[in-house]
Amino acid sequence: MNDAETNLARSSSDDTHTGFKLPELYLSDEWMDDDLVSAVTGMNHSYGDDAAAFFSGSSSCFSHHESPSTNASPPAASTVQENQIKKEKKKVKERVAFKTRSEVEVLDDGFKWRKYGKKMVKNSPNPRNYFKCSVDGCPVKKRVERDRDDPSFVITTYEGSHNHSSMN
DNA sequence: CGCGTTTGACCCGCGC
DNA sequence: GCGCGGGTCAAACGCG
Repeated sequence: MNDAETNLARSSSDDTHTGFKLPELYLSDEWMDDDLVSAVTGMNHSYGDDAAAFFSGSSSCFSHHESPSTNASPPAASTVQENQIKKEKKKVKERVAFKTRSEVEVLDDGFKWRKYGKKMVKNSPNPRNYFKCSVDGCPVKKRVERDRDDPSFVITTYEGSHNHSSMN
């Protein structure tokens, strides 16, 4: 996070992490998908220290299909042992996409994120960053990417819900 | 000294 | 069956 960008954003936004107010949010129709949960419902005010709460709430609020029918998952422990592990696919995790107007990609939403990967997408000259919740037992993942047409916009995609309330 | 970031390689699913 | 694209891991480095 040692980028001139950060500094620029810092001096520009001057918001620091004391309040964390959600900037303007934009959602296009293209973001509306069956598997994509777009959580943007007239949130035009600052959330202050309730930001985490908001996110938590949003998680439970928008969590719909959890697919509890995980069948009995037969043992099938005949010849396989670890190859079966990666068989856990086709699981519709809840996906929440945020399109925010900000110069900083890593907005402090009240959780600690650890970056675990960066990739250059072909459809955009901007790299895509992959984050994971640092808290143990929290399978939540975050994907941050800059908008192709408007580099000033940042697309944050959350995946899954937090196990812990939050760190704040 | 611990932890988070970084970067390249590897893996996997899908399309052709 | 191969290639492409996207996603994740893992070792090393740097910073606090």
